[in-house]
Amino acid sequence: MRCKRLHYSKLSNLKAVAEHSKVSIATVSRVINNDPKVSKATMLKVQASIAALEYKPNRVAQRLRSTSKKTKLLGLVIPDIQNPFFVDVVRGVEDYAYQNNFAVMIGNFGQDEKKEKLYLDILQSENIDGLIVAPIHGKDKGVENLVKKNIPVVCIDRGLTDVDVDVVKVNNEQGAFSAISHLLSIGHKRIAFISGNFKIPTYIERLSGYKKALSEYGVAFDESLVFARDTDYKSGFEIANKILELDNRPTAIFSGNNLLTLGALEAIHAKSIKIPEDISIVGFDDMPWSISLNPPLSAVRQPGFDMGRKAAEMLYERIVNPTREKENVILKTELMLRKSTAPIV
Amino acid sequence: MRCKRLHYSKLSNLKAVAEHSKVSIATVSRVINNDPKVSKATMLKVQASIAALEYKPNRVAQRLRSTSKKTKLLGLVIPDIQNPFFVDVVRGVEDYAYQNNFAVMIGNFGQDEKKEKLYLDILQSENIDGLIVAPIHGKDKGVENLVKKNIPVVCIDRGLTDVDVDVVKVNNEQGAFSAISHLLSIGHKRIAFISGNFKIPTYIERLSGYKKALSEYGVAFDESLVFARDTDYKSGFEIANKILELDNRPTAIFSGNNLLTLGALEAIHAKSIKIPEDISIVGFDDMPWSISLNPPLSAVRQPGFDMGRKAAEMLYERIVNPTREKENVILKTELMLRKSTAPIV
DNA sequence: TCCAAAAATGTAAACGTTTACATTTTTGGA
DNA sequence: TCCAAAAATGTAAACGTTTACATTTTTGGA
Repeated sequence: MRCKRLHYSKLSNLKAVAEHSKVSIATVSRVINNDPKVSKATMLKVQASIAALEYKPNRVAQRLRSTSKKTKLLGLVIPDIQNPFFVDVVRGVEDYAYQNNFAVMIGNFGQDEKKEKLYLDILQSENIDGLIVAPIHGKDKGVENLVKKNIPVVCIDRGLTDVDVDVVKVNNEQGAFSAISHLLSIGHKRIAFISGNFKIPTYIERLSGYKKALSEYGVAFDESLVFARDTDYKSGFEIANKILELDNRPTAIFSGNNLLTLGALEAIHAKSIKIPEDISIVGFDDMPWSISLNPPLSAVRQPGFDMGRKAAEMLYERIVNPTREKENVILKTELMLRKSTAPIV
Repeated sequence: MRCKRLHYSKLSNLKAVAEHSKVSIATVSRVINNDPKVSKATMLKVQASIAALEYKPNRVAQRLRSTSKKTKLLGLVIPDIQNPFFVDVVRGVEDYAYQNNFAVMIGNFGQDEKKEKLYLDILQSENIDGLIVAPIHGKDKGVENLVKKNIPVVCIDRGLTDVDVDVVKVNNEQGAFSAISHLLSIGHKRIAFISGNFKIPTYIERLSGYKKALSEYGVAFDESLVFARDTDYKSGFEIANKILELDNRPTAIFSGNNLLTLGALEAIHAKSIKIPEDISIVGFDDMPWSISLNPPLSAVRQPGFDMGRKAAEMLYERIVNPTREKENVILKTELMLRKSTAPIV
């Protein structure tokens, strides 16, 4: 501890630089902020001192003091960093943000509501300029509060039911509809749905697309074919195992996200069940390596990168103009047909 | 802008709570910090005000003011969030950190040295309690400086050459050696190595293991079989394409990381070349879905989660005791033999 | 009931910046 | 050379906390 204090007290600050270059701290501050009022000679002198003392402005103090947005920092709070879809989103956000001189700090709440609140609190009190978040559910009070406080927020992947907020998402109903329609069109009637938790709006919408396709094809909805638990690899694995042991085994599986798909694939392979001969599978979310899976996976592609980029752009617009109308951007999905589905004969 | 100001000025602070409950700000501060000196009655009164005003302490101010470590925040700076290995590391770090009431803010520098510096700067001036980082190369000045300033730092995946620092990594030489030895033992002689950039110490070590195995088996090292570029999917794809078009095509590929492997797989599949009949492949880094790849992938497994956990633990120890000896933890790899390698006949 | 000690509360300075306003220095026309 | 205006610099307060020290209130034994 003593060591620490010793160190921190040595960390150079405005005052040290001011003394070193024999000017006031105000002048040093001006140099740091490129204030045109400071004379060239002084500027050079101060810059030399800054270099000599290896001075770096304390961003904490800057943020506490200043109202201006010079210390550009975005927060990004995501439900599951293991999910490649959210990784794509992160990349998209970073792509736009970095181009506009924002840094992005990421908090991963791992589907844990308490963690989500924690990161929301931290980022808020860090005085970030804005936040991109996938709310844990539609009535997420934490995110609601931020919106109500007029902190710039953009929701991604899912919106909020009780509050008007910027959202970038995908047409989930349409995406699920296209996948299920495809399966139905090639003769499947018993299609299991491995879903995430229905607290998450995304999965409600995907279920609705699933039902809509069934009814369009005149197939009765069978509740016992819908399985909802967590959204991770393990759930996919376990639920798939359960499905595969069903008496009247479904001929096809529709899995609700990347991780569920990957888990289901492992379960199927472990039992040496053949895809697509013995069972067909379509996943929500495509992956760069879908083509390298066994067999190449048919999937509903979400443009994760674009969603992230768009969200960052909208956040930027809101930061610049906090009163502009809330926007609701709904991107399209694309059904990537590969080798994991086959007709029923 | 005006809207923003309006809002912030309304954000409740210590003073507002103090006025509301008719005590001094010091007392409110004590309540927040669970100071046992405050009387029960006052405590309840103040807590009621806090609830009524929805007051949340401003962490920026807290961090600026306090020397104590009550506001626990760790930084985690990683080279590539797309790489599932680093995702595992993140999860391990979060696992330990969260158990110990630390939050983790992640910065992803995407192999870009400037971005890495930016995140290092931000996190440092955020007064984080400690930092876990995979330095971009062995002479990373940014990380060196933090270490020299006695800011608690733990390096992951790679160390620093010029400075004594806590490190958690894997025995890369051994890992590569085991993979190449296996390939040699089943008759392969022309083994291509798709590596990452040799500025990254990890890849130098992996190359060294590659060479060592060759020499042990009396096979001459052929420099033209070593390809080093970036560490992403695209590089893997492009380099694999080049390899597959070589006149005297190698019989096996050793790919240096997850993403390179996945990219190479796509290239191989796109050309309809059969694994392992036509070409064998072993990747560095295992993935949860390796078994679901076509064919199930043989890989050198790194314990990413454990590395992250261990790093967080070491960081914690260093925060608590800044003068303790620097530690160098080297974890073992494990060769997971599946179906992507076959003997030469 | 009184009063010393303990408990509770308050005051004010400090963390490292930015910035409104005040003061000093420089500039350049007469 | 002088002096008003412009340019450069400085002073001091403020951001929202924590905390050392001072002050006030409560407690309980005689």
